[in-house]
Amino acid sequence: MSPRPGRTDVTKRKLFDATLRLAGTRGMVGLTVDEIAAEAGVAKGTVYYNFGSKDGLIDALLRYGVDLLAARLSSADGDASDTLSRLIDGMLAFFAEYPTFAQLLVSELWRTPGQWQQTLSLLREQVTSIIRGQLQRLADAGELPEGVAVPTASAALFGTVLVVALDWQVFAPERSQEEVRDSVLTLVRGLRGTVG
Amino acid sequence: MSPRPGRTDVTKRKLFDATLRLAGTRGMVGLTVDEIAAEAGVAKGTVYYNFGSKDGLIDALLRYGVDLLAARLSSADGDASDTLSRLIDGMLAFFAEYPTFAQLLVSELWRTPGQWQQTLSLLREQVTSIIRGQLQRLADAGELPEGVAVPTASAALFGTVLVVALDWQVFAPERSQEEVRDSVLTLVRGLRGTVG
DNA sequence: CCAGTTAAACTGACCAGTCAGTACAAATAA
DNA sequence: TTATTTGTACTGACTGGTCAGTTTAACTGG
Repeated sequence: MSPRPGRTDVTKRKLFDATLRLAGTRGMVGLTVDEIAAEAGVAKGTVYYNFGSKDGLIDALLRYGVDLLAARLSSADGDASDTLSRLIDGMLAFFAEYPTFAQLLVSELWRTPGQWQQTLSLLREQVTSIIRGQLQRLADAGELPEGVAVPTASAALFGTVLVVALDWQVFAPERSQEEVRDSVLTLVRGLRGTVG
Repeated sequence: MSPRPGRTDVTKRKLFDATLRLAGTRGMVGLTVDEIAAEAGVAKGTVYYNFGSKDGLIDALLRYGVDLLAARLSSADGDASDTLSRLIDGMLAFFAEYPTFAQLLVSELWRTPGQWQQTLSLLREQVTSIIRGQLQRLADAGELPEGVAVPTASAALFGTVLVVALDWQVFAPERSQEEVRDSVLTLVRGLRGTVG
């Protein structure tokens, strides 16, 4: 699709990073293009040359971030017995590495019609379908109790880990990732059909 | 202090309602005072007369909403065995009744320093402390398995129900409250130390 | 050459906040 | 009872600033 990598990829990456660096405190609305460009060490016009608009930039950023997350989750394969643990760890690690992306997701994902709603619905589907696949493997292995609807559980698990990760960063940053992961595991222990 | 009740309470209520009516689609930032005033059938100046600033209005709205939620949760008393069910039902019912308030919470609560962060921290504490109290009753009754940290579980439960409620409204509005409640119960079944 | 980038000035819409003035009810005076 | 004052609530035109997006002319590295 793209014959020459070109310099634009580097520039785009710089803009993504800069935007994530800034979006945490101020949110996506109320974040100026001038600011983003300055933070990225790039001229304002470059933003418009590469993305066409502020919306275009954010749209591309969301896709970029979700691709990263999806890559992590897909590689959570392995023994069925600790699939859940790997899945949660993968999400937590990602959200710990890109905290502002988690904030971005949570603050935009459930906005009815909102401007990036269409993109976000696609991205939500992309992520939950991976989780669904992993959970289905558990179900096939008989590791899930009766009556657990896999699609519902997937969406709930995604949302739960998302907010728990944010709560961790914002209100209890001193806790370790292991502690947090174990807390989530405890909470969803019912899924595994065992009581530890 | 105030000999006459005055009209302001009615006006404030009108502004709260109008804001909630609008905040769902556009979020809090990127929502204009002119719009809110128009929706409430009130002049722009009235907003400033009553709340001093846009921030003041939102601040007051958040407190108003959380008071309503807290009232619901506090009344979730009763038999220890279905405390969890009542708690979840109460939250779901509230979020179903004030869907935009849930969106407001989720999109603002985890913004680092953000403008209403201080208010929101207080409100989060107010709500989770109630949940904490209810869960503690369960723990005292020996209904929680060993190793469950009540404060952590409370925060996680709150976040989980919040996102599940939003997911329900945005992505699966055809499901009934009972279905959703049962899904959450299944998910957190581990907390009760029983498997069905 | 030329795709990508830069710096700077500019436009036009939009919007938070202001302020002089209106409406009206209760308190007080005549 | 009627007239006058006072305080509270509200109004909406206006201001000053901000910001997305545009335009242009010049620069740079491959």
